[in-house]
Amino acid sequence: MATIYEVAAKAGVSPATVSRVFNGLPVSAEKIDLVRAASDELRYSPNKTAQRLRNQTSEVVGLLIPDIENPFFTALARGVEDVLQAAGYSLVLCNTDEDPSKETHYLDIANSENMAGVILAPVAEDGDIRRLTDRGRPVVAVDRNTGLNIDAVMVDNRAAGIAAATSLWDAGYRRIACIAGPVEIESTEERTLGWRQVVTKHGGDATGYLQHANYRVDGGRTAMEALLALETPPDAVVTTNNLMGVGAIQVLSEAGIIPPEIGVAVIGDLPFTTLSPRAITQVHLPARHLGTTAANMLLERIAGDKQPARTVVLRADVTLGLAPVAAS
Amino acid sequence: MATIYEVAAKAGVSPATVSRVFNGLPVSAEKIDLVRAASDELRYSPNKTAQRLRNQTSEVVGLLIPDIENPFFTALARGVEDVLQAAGYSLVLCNTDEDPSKETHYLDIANSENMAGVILAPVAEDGDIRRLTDRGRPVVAVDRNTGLNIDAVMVDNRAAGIAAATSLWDAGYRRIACIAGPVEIESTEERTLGWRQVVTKHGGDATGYLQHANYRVDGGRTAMEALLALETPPDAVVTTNNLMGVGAIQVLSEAGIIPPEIGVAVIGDLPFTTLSPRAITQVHLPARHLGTTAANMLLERIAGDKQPARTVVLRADVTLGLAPVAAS
DNA sequence: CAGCTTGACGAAACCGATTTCTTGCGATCT
DNA sequence: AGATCGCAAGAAATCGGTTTCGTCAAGCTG
Repeated sequence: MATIYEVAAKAGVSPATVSRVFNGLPVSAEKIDLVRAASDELRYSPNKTAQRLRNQTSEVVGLLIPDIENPFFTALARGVEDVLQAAGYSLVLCNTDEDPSKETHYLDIANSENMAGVILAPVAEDGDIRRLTDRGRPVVAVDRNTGLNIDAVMVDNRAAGIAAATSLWDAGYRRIACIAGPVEIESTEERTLGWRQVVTKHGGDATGYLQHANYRVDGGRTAMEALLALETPPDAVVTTNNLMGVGAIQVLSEAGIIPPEIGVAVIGDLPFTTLSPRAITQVHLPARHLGTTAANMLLERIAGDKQPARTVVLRADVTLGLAPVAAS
Repeated sequence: MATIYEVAAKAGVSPATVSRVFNGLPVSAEKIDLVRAASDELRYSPNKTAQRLRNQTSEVVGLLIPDIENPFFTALARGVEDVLQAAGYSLVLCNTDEDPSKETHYLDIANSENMAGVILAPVAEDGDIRRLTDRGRPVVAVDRNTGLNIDAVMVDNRAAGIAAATSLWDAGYRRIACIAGPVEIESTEERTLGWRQVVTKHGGDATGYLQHANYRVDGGRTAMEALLALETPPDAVVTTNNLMGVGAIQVLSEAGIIPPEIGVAVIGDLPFTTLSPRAITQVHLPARHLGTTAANMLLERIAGDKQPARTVVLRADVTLGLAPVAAS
């Protein structure tokens, strides 16, 4: 890799002039040509690390997501990437694996790597986000809230929970269970509250029908198995994310129970949808849109926008299960 | 962020000594304590950018994959990540979107960011990989080959194609079609050759039953629709990747054709498997293992291993569709 | 005890860019 | 014509680490 000094030597100018040429600062046409010729010949491109050290910033944005194998988060990542790429930024994707220590680790990296900003779906309550914001680095929370006063893009989780449970109630199901994620995650709690609200409003009984599980397929499986083993099993179930929904449906289909024999409503998009039984309600979460919105907000902040922190709430969008059948 | 100079001043030593403490070079116990105390108090952590500029390397590895929304690649990414994380490296994930220009862009970044190495599933033939290897940066190809003489971790794609087609032939299907990916991608071509080899060996006719499509769900849909529209539609189909398999199955199920009425063999794992019909053959690709193997090879190279380039070939592993039924 | 080795540690160079400061030259003003 | 202004462009400082080099004192040898 050629350096700016080699280019300067070959062009017969000072490094400062080369730098000015590359940054569009005023230089005589004659020297511009010399520099252009020399740098082309040497295939020079500025060393980003040196630029970053000098400028104290870089055109790199970090995205921290809790599960890279969850299509919800990869769709979100796509949204982020599309916006950033168009704006000339690079995205580095970090998988926190729902592990607060990994989250801290990657936030440290974002910090010492002088990333321009960070978008994260937080695992820990406040994490070490402060380290970044204290240095003036913008951080946008996405999908999950933080305790801090920073920009956030969320889904109306309560409404999503309500929609899921309501669709089942309206279809005639009366013993509606809920498979929820880890209690620490606020989004799943809100969805659970939505479910509970619907059930109790109608005088139903929620106790005993709430299962907490990890947010992955195996969590959904375990929880569904537990529900089926109850004395009076539920006649319907809401899962608060997509992967647990997959797990639940797997268990049901293995047990030979096919919706609408049991009601199923999933908050989130079932991956690769039409592979699944039709009679399932999906509360579609705007994953990609979440990503594009967050990325745009981050870019505004990077550009110097100083307005107070905003929280944007996107609404989910329900697809009713086809042919729901009344159950007692 | 505190700098090494501030720590040095507070501890009453020189910056060099602080650096030595942090790098485990010999320093008297007394000064070590002073430095430790000072750096704890200032919450000092070394600036990675400065380290990188000075050391001309970083503990960051780039992983370039063509489609972040394909579970095959995210599983591969998990494998890479697990190994790297354990070795103290950070992973940055870049989505090339099957676009050679994006690939070039990210390779440039890897270069000017002084990444320790790169693992990539190449899109372009040789890309600009040379820029990295010329500087002594190790590059490992994964899943797809390059024209270059570098380490590679591949799947035995020919065998996978043969296994997929054979399972259908053995189940009694005789008009076996193939939905293949873009011709430029070597892995899909090899799989296609495997399919063709089986069909022609048995005196079958492959012409007219080969569809090329993009490597995503919609490609699989389009190709399957085209096959169904033929005068004599096939009675079975092989898809050379997972997502096209999903697309094909979607079209079939929408048309009311459920395997084993038609034979289906997918090379790759159907995501979230048990949501799909049972009578489908899957040729399981060792995605995660591909990732761990590639990461380990890369780490060896980073550590200075100079042996000639190796190519590791992993075998796929077949799950026959349940209850295949003979068709004419 | 002189002479030599050894080891801790500070001063300064270095990585490769950007930016401030300074210089020098030609054009404009009075 | 002499003073002033403007502008291109070089010298040098800077970002924050690491590493070489040199110094100096303590320990060892003969």
